[in-house]
Amino acid sequence: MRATINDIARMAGVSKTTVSFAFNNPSKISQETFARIMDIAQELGYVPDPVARTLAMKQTGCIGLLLPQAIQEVFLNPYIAEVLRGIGYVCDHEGLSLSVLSPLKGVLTQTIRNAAVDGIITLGIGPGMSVLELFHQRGLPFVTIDGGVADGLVNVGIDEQACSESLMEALVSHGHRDIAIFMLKNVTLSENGDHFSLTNDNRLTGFNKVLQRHGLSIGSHTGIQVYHTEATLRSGRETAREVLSLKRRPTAIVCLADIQAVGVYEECRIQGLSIPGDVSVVGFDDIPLAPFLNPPLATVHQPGFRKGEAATRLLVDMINKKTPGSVTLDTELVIRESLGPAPRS
Amino acid sequence: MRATINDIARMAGVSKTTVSFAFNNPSKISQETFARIMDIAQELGYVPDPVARTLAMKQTGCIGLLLPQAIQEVFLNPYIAEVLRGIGYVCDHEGLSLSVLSPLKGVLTQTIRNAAVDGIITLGIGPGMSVLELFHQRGLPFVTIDGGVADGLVNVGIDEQACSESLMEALVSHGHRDIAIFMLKNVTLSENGDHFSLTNDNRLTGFNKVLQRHGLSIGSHTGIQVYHTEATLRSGRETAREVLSLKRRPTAIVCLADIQAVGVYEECRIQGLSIPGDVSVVGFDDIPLAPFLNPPLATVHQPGFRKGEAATRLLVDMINKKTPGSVTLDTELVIRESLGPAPRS
DNA sequence: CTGTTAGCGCATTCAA
DNA sequence: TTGAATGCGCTAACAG
Repeated sequence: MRATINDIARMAGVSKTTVSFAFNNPSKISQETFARIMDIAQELGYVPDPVARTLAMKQTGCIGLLLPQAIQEVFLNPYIAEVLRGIGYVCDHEGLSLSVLSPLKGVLTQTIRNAAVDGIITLGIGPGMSVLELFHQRGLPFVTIDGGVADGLVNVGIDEQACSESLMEALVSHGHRDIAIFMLKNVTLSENGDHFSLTNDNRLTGFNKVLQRHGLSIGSHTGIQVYHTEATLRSGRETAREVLSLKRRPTAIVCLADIQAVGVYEECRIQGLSIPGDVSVVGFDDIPLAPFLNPPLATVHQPGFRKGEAATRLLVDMINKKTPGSVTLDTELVIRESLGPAPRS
Repeated sequence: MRATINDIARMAGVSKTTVSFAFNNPSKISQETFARIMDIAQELGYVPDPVARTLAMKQTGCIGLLLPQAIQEVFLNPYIAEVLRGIGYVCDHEGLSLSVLSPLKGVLTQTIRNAAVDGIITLGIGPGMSVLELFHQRGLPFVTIDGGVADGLVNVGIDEQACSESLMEALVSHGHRDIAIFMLKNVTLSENGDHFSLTNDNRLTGFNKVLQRHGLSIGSHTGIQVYHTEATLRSGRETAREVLSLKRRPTAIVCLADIQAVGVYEECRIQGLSIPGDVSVVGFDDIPLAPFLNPPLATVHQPGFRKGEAATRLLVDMINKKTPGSVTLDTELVIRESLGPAPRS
């Protein structure tokens, strides 16, 4: 049985208050009592109970991170690690700890109910998803990353549409007309069956805009097709396998997550296809290793670290009763060798 | 002001207990009261306070992960993400949440004191480091990953010495005699200045064993030198720059973290050196992207995911009052193209 | 099936 | 400088 503040107080012949001061505000008691209390505490291995303290102070000193999928899925994507780094950076600065909450279907509600946090950051959860209700119910401040802008939501994101446009523009201007687009599906947190997040919707809109401008369009009768995939190497490989064996093989593959591109690379190697000779591959995110792949991956640079950083700062503001607005960060199209001209058919 | 269980009880004309049952054990009350209580709760936006509940139940449902460095440093290394995935996998299964604790110098003690967790997993913290005292003091179960085996410690690791031997053996058998070894320094958590973790010590021992066997040794007068580096791409690049400009340029570079090797690759490219033509590069960890680098990286495969998984299972056992023993997982030397014969001088 | 009564361990006003 | 009293919000015997 661990010692409590009462035990220490009794043994030291003082009141609980004094013991509390010894730990939280030593300047308010005499040197002697302080020393005596600490000695006894040391001896009994007493440490103030963090939970009780939290209850009394109404502050956990912890923020939650709600992921869009199970953690073992999500961290397959190096981009997520970047976001986490940004979050952690601010947490360190603010003396906050970070609690990772996984959205297990079924118990998600419980998870959120029971999360002892002062605020929450969500990844890829857009307006309209019912989880957000829970936050409101608990009166918990939260900010979304890549959730999309909407009334009453504080969000950190990028201009999905704009950067998608420049990405597609690059492909088209390189002569590509047969394009496979690997969209990201994100079903875990949606309640009504399959569902593209706002992020994906926006990217698609951006693509369509450019295509339209060039008299092209997505569709089964055209060479431009959309595939629903996961943000993993494996999903990239498998979808590539499917796509590359088509009679009308695409000359370019667009991965909406860089990590997928690695899988595409692998499949290309297996099939003896050269990049970008036979097929161009472009990604999205610009993960740290993108420049070191073979060939270096053309992609849209996305500031993962800064996203996490910004989101956390906003959240801290909200916890401190401020009411910040949403933030949109810059992106940049990074052309590298994996993008080349479309081969003549 | 958020509603409390008392408010609900009063409004529903029942006792607190009944309200508590409504949320935790509905089968113990009648349908009607349940419905009435839930209605009122809904209306007032009542949700049981997780902290108060935790205090009463003496279980947080949360485990802590104590990193060896600031989070923004640590997650630069993809290997860590693998470990995290393993931890998260079990957490999901067990309905636990995961709290990431950063070892900020100075406030680490506070951090650990205040962490509301049922147990802790540490990364790279070996026996003798004073942090472990704190855990004992709090009576907090903990398991170390890569901490090294010692009495009274539950650890998950690999046979550092054995796999280091096979790695060095591979180099020597390829004719390498001029070797730069990029050891990992891990100073953040050590109190007595620079300090190699037990892990590093063991790796070094393994290297020395093989070298000795071949009549070689580490030292400033020999071609085999040790450098103290960080497990980051940048550190790899910078150290490579230093090393590759030596009059007696090494024919092989050993990175004790794969991510460093990427930096070494970059520097080699800048200097126009071919891998493995001019210099061989071997890593450690076998990060997921290791096979996709250019050239594919020879390395020691280390089961990051399974380490995290095993550690978490052990911790859960300990939380459940069992007393499990340490675990040693297998490694495997993975030869890929970055390792070649030493060039003739 | 429901209510009563105690804690859980600490922080904090207010007096002394 | 110290202590007594009170509250934080909830759970858990134990009765009824």
